[in-house]
Amino acid sequence: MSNIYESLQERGFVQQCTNAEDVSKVLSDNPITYYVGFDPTADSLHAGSLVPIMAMAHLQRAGHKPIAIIGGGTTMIGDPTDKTEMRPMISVEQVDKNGARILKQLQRYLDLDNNAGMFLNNAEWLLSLNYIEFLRDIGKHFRVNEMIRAEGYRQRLERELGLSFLEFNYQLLQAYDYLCLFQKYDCVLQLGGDDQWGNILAGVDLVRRIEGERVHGLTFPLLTTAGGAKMGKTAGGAVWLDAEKTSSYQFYQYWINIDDRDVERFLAYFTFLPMDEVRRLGNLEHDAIREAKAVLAYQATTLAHGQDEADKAQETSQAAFGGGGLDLDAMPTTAIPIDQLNTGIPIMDLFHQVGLASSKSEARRLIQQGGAYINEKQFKAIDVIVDANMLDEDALLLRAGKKRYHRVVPE
RNA sequence: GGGGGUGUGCUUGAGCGGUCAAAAAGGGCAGACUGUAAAUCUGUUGGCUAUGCCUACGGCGGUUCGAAUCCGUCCGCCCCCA
Repeated sequence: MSNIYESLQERGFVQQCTNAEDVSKVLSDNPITYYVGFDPTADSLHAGSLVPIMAMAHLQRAGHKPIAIIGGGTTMIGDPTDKTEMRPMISVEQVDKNGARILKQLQRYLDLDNNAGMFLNNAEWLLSLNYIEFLRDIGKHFRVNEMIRAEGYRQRLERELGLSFLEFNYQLLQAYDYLCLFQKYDCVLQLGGDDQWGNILAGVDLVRRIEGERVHGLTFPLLTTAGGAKMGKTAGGAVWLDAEKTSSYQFYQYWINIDDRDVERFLAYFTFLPMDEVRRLGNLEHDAIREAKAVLAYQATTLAHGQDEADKAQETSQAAFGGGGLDLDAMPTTAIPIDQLNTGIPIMDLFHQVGLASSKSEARRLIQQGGAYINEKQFKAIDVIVDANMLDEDALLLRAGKKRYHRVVPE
């Protein structure tokens, strides 16, 4: 087996690491248990979370045992790290609900059946903590002057937003997580985004102070696209892993539409293709690079939604943009009562109603600027009334701009 | 506890009591170009029953013919002193 640490490094997963040699050795000697924390404030993970997920998957394939934890306890505080504002606090019930959905998503990438891997909620051990005991046993190991040197806290201290005592404790709790996982499950490696570096180190220190054992930490680079945007964000919002929030077709399209400059990096992060292949695809130029994007999109979609969905998304995409006509089935569709169509609907209302424009004013703008199409025919007049006569094969195909389609069927 | 600041549209950030739906930049959207990419150029960017009306400049109240702009008060945040 080739060295998994080097492999992670080659694929770009390693940003910082407590000690490269140690970590590399630990990972190649014996199977170990490692963990990553996920934020349960939303009911789905998004494309940005794929970096840790893929790293975990690589490690699991190499024989190590993952623990995914959600911060049910810590979320109730709000993480100040690298945020210009506090994360919202949410209720226990909400965390449980979100956690269940997140688990499902993780299971597409990881085996978390308690044998090969685990899924835990840190509320399990955090909620029952006794304040005095915690201060005495854990708090005494932390130096405030060290803590406030941490970048995340420092920013908050220097800027206008301030930092509540509550948030200031976040680092202790996360360090305590690591300690618990070490004690209970022999977990000796924590991974996380680079913004978590300080918190990870705090945990490493805490385990050393209390248990006298050396555990390890590793961070991933915080991905931004070549255009400078946050990974996994589009104009329409985040690219979610939940198919109900981001359809597999939209998911596929996200990867197709990435910047040329991101292709190689993303193939390394978000597929399991061997690096030779990744580099070959990354070196394609001009038109050919679309082939590489198609591979990326197909692979990433297969991982997130399964092969069937990936096949469908691919077909739809090729049909829509390859010139062969559109795959109507995969398109977002709105049903409109037939008598409403017989009466006729003002074009602005129609575009607004199906969600291609967020307000009627926006629909008006879209139309006036020539971005509105019905059945591939451009409409620039805002006073057009759309009625049943315009149905083409019993449907209307609306298009806003170049890429956003919506189908309307009578019912 | 005392003193001084500050709070503006998706974001940053200008704003004289009327000509402010509010400069500017970023972001978004549309058009041209193109490879479903990038860069560039152009237009546009609160809502609506639309040459007008409504809602907006931290909350509430007041002064005024008229307030984002003045006053009071409350809330949040920052700085200095204690």
